[in-house]
Amino acid sequence: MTTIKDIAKVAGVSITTVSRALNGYSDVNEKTRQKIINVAKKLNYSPNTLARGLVMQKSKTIGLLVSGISRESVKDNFTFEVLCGVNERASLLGYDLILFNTNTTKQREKTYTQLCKERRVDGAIIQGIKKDDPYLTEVLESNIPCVLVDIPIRSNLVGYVTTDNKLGAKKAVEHLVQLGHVHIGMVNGSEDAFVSQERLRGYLDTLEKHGIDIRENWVVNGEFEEAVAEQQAYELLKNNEEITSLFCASDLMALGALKACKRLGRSVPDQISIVGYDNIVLAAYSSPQLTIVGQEVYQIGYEAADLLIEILENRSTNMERYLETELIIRETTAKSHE
Amino acid sequence: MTTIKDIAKVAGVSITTVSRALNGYSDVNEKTRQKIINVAKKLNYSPNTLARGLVMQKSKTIGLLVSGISRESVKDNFTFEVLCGVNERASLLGYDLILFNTNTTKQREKTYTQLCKERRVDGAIIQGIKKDDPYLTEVLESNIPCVLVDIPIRSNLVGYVTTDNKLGAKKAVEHLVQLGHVHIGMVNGSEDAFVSQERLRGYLDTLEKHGIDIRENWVVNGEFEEAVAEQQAYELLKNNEEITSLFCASDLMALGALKACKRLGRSVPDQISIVGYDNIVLAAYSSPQLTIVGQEVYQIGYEAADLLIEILENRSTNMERYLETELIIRETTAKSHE
DNA sequence: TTGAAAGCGCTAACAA
DNA sequence: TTGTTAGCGCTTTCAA
Repeated sequence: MTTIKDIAKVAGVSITTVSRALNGYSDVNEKTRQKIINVAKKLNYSPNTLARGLVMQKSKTIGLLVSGISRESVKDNFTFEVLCGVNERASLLGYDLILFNTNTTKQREKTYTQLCKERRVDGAIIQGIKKDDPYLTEVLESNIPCVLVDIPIRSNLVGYVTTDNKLGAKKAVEHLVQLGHVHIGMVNGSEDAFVSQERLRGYLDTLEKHGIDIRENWVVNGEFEEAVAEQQAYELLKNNEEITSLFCASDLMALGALKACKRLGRSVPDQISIVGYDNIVLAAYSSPQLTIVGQEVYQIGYEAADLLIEILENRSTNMERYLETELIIRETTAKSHE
Repeated sequence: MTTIKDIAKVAGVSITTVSRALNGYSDVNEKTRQKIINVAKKLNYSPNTLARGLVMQKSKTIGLLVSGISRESVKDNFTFEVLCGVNERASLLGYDLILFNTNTTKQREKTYTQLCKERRVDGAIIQGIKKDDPYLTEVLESNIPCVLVDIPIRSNLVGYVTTDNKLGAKKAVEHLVQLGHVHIGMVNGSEDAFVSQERLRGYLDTLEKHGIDIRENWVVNGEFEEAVAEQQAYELLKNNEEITSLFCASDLMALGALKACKRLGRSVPDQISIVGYDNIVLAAYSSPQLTIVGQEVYQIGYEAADLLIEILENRSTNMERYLETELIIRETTAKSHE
């Protein structure tokens, strides 16, 4: 493997000059630079980022911590879309991504800080962890720059990208109310997820605003999983026949609710209206197609990378970024027949 | 940031001893080791993998080159599933993953070898590149251990994981023939993809075996994209009304073909039977649900990582791994009415 | 069982 | 404009 030492020898200069020439410093004779560049090319030189990282104390890498990289999570494109967005922006700005798996027991032996420090990542992007995750406290305690996806926590080194989840939920429930629904249940995700709390807030506020009675047992938790949501929706609808519509805190869970309706013989949207949340690819392919509150997931990842790198390069201005949500009306909502 | 130097000072030993103690060498007094471990813990020490990588000449990282990490490709879970499998196996064996984006123009400035050499990855896994991709020749010329997904090329440092694509295609076409179809078209991917060539081979062989005339213009290329496939299938079916069934070289393209049938007012499977290939999540959610030849994509990624690490650690036995495919009959195929 | 010293490939003071 | 030198944090001979 060629090193700058080899180049120096062949070009007849010192390694310092080679380093300077290759890094575009101005204080090197243009002729010398050309010679060095030519030699480098001829010797097929690639800089060693490990060595560079060691001395510069930064690695030009971003750690991506995601919990959704397991066999089961393949359905949920959310994780993948975030990853695509992050990757796009990071690679454009000259950063590489290193993937940390946070859900295998193996990795769990290491703390967040250890993961980041060992690899000397310049910063991290975290997605898909819950409010009670020990990683979260670590994020705040460590002095590693970090951007959180959908968790509104900030410090001088920690920012976040999210959508206004309360508003998003409002859009969904408002839509149902406009269609004449008054008996609206909710399939929420997990009590430990920030987005769930916010979406619940939006749901409750909207009902209240319209003077609709709140029934606490009409809110169930589907753990963001299709199967759990199906079961929860099944029982909810079975035990409360007056419910005519369901607001689900994720598309995957809405898909589960759809299955529950099928099992119960309730037609969607004639008897039950369903609104999902996220805009995963599947939502447009189900039958009937899901009415949803959509977020630009790819963009979330993109912004997360952009914000993190701003922080890293001290150009950070605002540590919070909010993206828009949009109600997309498809086939699972209709007028209430009551 | 704590270093072994700090630990040495506090523990009152040399850095050599610290290094040996922490790395589990046997030639260090158990008492000394305990003391060192305690100090390390107290000082919150994390080893610097950059420094270690620099001196050991290996980084315990695997480079993952995928072309499918762009905004458009979000639908195609194939990439993501491979990634999940790779990640699972790699992290279990103590390797981290570094993601290289091969499709932004930015990254294209760098060659495959440069990418790998700069980051000093121990090996690479490549997925989603075409037969004419310059990266491919580089893979063989460079001396970087590498595992290819779905590209059967091998050398002493290059292996691959794939399925028997010819056999997979045979299963699909055989299924159609058994249903009485004799006018079978094919929506292939790209002439530059190995899998496409193999699947075409399987298609042709099966037709021949059953004495069915081969019509060359009944094979179109959908570029593995839904929209292109839709247009190609549309024209194919429109101009050749005798066609009663379509074998598509990917699920996404089968989805496109499904749309084409809708546009043409041909009902699936009554008038047209369709078979897809891959087993992406969407395939089970479309309406009607796709009959497909499925492959265990997650497993492909898993095996790729496993094989690569075997090669890296010189335990490599066989450089080729083949996984099974399986015909999954769902709703898009039915008996021919001819 | 331990330590001194060299060196992995690079950058950056500082001096010339 | 260039070179000398030190050092980033670690592993590893070699010697004690």
